[in-house]
Amino acid sequence: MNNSSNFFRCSTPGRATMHDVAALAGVSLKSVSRVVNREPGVSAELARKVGAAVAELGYRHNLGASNLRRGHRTASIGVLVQDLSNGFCSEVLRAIEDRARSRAVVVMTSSIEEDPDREREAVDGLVARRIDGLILMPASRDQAYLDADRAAGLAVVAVDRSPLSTPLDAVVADNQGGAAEATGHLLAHGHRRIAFLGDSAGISTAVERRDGYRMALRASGVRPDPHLERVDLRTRDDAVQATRELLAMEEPPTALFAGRNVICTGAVLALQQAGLSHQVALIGFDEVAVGEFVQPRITVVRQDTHAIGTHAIDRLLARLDGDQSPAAIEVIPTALVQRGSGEIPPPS
Amino acid sequence: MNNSSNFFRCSTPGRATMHDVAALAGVSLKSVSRVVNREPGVSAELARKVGAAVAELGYRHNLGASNLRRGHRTASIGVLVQDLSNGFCSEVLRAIEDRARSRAVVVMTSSIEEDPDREREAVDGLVARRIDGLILMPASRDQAYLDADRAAGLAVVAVDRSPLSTPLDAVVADNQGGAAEATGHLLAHGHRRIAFLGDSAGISTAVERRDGYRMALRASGVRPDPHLERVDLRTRDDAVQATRELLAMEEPPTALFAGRNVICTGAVLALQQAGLSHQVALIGFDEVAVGEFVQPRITVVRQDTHAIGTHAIDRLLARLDGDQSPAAIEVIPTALVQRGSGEIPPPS
DNA sequence: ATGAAAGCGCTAACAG
DNA sequence: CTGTTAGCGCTTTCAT
Repeated sequence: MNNSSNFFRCSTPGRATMHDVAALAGVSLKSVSRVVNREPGVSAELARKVGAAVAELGYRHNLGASNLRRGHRTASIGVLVQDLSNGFCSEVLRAIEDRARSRAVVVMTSSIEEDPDREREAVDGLVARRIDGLILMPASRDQAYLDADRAAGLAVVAVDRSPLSTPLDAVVADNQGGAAEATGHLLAHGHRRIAFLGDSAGISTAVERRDGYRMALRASGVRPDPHLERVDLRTRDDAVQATRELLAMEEPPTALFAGRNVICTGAVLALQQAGLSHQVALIGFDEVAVGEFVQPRITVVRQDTHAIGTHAIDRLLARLDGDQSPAAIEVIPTALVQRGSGEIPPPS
Repeated sequence: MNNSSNFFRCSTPGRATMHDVAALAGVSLKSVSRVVNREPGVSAELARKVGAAVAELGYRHNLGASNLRRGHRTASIGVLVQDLSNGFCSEVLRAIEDRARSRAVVVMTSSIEEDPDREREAVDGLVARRIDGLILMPASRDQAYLDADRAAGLAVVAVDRSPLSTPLDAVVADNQGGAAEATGHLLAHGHRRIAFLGDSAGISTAVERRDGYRMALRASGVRPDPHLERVDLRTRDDAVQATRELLAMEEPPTALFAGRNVICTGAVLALQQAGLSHQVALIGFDEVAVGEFVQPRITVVRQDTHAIGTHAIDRLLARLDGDQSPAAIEVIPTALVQRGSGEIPPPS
């Protein structure tokens, strides 16, 4: 009726169950459960016997089975980012993960690459595995497709990009403020022809950064020039090309504001190739890996990836702990890090 | 007896089950199971009814419950790396993840930071969740602790570092060969005083790279000088400091070989600060993020992170598909990428 | 082609 | 302090 009493189970593939442990220790199933779950009120003797049997059989608790009966929490969350190999994403993930570990929560992760279909497929896979919560760097324009799962108890927090239609908790950088500060910094150094290099207009961060750029220009009485705005730059090479084109204009910009790390590295390359690194000012958004090493060093609007990740999971855990407050967008301040490239004056 | 027939379940927290779907569709539980799992031999009419009920209730298949009865595969794997925010690790993970997604396998991940205890804790958490396989960048000296779980069916592949005691599949870069090639390259350019900067001697890659370095020196009749070997460099600042000390020697090295990306960036910084970037040759191990941007550009021994990750998960999936061949260590070739810093000649 | 019953490994609710 | 019983959500026999 039950193959568990197999004496040769150590050589059998498959795992020992609580049943096996109970049999070997000569106690009841429930007692094993108590010991394994460290429930109070177990005699030392019983704990010892069970412990010995657990060790002998190499018993491993099966959380999946346990969750089936218990509170339906799996102590696992999903984290969907655009591209794990991008420094910004991996730093945010790292911060999330550190906090998750301290709560014994495991993190399932996937890169979704600006692809809404991949986002939904990933969500499906994670929900089928009954993650308790989801931290999402959305590729989708609209996260209403999550409503049913949220109603069923799934906690969701957006990071980096603000959700569009549905009210959803979110943790984002101060994109507009940071962009305005960078642009203002260039203006203060005397620049008037400042170019903006950004990614897809479908991405909220790109729009917010461009808005901040325009706002700062207007605040200084400079009329935004559409010819100086290059958007939809998806790769470093796109940025290299766009920068070249800007530099080749009749009246080229005297300063560049790059709205993303990948774009900034492209701008650096193009400036180096044109021999203009010391002539044209440059400020990047995101900490750029190369920022400290090139000459001039790169001035950046630093996003606090650690704070973004940490606040996102804290918000998620708070929801899982029962927080019922209305959904809110938390804005993490940015910091302008002056290193040289952003302080180059315009040609006199 | 069963609360599932609640008509207001859409407003109730908690999820619809197959039972609920069956009730709403007016069919049996098993029929729902058939439709959900796309089993053959279901009438179109039945499929339609079930589909409608699934949509109405927002039913989500519960893989955890499903796995309990079924083949005990969870279609999930664990990936434990040293530090997710390190470019090498995140690129390897990215490659793993891409392949995993194409097999509908989810990836649980954690950083273990050279800490064997954290490694074991992470493994415990993952095994409790019944991952099918584990890809591990070991912090532990010895992976024998995995033997019981491997016997119980857990597939394990080491990456980056070769396992020590236990026979385990592994995918590693050609550390010794790459280091020998780099050192040989410096020797060919006339260097005789070549320093080695490495990390912990407890890490197999560090040892192999140093061995390759020494081997190449000896092959050219140069006796390795212990004063030129600096090891146990754990951070970038450690590397900055060590490089400074080397440069301050009475007879300083004319070339540096940095055994890891973090160490290489430290060496770059120290050389820049000393104003010696164009005087002292430098080769790094790992693709260094800054390599293309600094002057001179950095010559590196490139590890093929994509190949390492892809081969690792392919090996894992092969094991899960029943491959019984003996454990093997797969060595991924490295490539010397000449960019300038490694071609600086010694002072004449 | 569809359904009823048993049970996966575990825990909650009750006994003793 | 320890054990028994039922059942989590699903899939597997085995009927019909």
